Amino acid sequence: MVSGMNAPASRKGAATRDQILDAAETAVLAKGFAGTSIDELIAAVGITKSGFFYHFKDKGALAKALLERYIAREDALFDDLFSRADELNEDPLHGFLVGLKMLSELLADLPTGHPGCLIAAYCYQDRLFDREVRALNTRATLGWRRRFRDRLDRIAARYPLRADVDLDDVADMLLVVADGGIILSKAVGETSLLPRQILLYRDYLRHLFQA
Amino acid sequence: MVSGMNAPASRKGAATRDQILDAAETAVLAKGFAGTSIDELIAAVGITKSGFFYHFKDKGALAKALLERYIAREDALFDDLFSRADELNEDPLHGFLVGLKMLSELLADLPTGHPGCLIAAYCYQDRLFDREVRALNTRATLGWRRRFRDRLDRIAARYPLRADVDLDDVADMLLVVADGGIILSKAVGETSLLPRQILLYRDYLRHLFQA
DNA sequence: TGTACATCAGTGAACGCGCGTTCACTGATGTAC
DNA sequence: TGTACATCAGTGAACGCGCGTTCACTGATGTAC
Repeated sequence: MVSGMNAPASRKGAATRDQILDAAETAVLAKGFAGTSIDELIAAVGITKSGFFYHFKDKGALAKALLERYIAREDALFDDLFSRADELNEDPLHGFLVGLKMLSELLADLPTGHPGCLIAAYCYQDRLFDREVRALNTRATLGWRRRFRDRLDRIAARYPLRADVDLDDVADMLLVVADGGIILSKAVGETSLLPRQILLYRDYLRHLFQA
Repeated sequence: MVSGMNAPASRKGAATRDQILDAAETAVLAKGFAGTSIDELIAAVGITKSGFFYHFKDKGALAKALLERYIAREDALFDDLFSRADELNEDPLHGFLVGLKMLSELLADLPTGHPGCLIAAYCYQDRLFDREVRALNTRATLGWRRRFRDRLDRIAARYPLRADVDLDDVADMLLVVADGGIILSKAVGETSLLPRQILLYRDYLRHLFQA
């Protein structure tokens, strides 16, 4: 056992494991973690209960794996989206604005709306999880703050800030608007609400740095 | 049985009922609805399980009562806050800005941070509830949109809008920022994050209507 | 190329506990006459 | 003012089902010699 070796088993089992995680993510976002039973997951995947426990030592291990995969995917999405936007634009402000536009369009293209943010779901049931999972949640969120804060710093080096605001707060606001937008989209049943909120944030950002 | 008669029993039972709801609200916001057991609620209140079922015909009735009480309280809070702000200011823009400042300060004064929004919690486990509860959630959210939209209309009658934005979206954005701010506050463990986000929204609003 | 062994990816049956719910009953308080 | 009855606010015991977890076992694939 190589220390730090955390990757899933290499062969066919990895596909089954991912199917379990797929079923779990959908279920957890719709019914909460405690409301999601192992029975329903194995029924969806088509294995037995012992098969589940081959992949995860207990339900807590599922919770952790689920969050890890979600964070990695979200990181990859942001990497991809904003690096593509940067290629099109060497000005940091325009690059960010283009990235936000692309994000909004990407969200608008989801036919049934955004399925939900696991970070948010976990925050609203965090007493169900151990320190490790909660720490993962915090670390990921702070990582995203830093990611956007760095962009804002690069913008602020070229453009004057037109209001007395903290750039960490402005960085946080993108996640705030995304998470809040997901909730309101679900609450009123309008899938277009979330992408439009992202565009409002984009408009505010333009105002903050331009005349 | 008077039709439409939905009020809690009038005497001592009402206090017990409220204690159950208090315990339930705290637990549901920390562990989700499925993760909250009737056993833990009755232990917190100090009654037997049959006592619980005297007040609620089943767990679903608890979910509904919980949400109804939450919505009524939130409505009352908004009524109180913004009518006080209006009294201090006859200009609709300044009245709204003062109300937002008061809201931010009220949130900043919560020693352990905002306990969480039941609407958001329910959205993230809505398959646990029946149509009725989901409809309640939608109706309340649309009511708040209309409430703030009306204010924005009154402001827009006096001040020019400085960007091409939909006022329903701007109204939604307050709830979006509040719900998202609650989540990020929880995720990073900074109670001051939420009130600061409200002030960012306030800043954006000022920008939208003023030079 | 064949054989021995190890690992992978599960199966099948059983477990006990906690969960939501039901039912018959009860003491205290309120109301009608 | 006293009595009969109704309602309020519960108690106590039992229920069955579903839940997460364990354990001994297994066939298929991979690796060493």
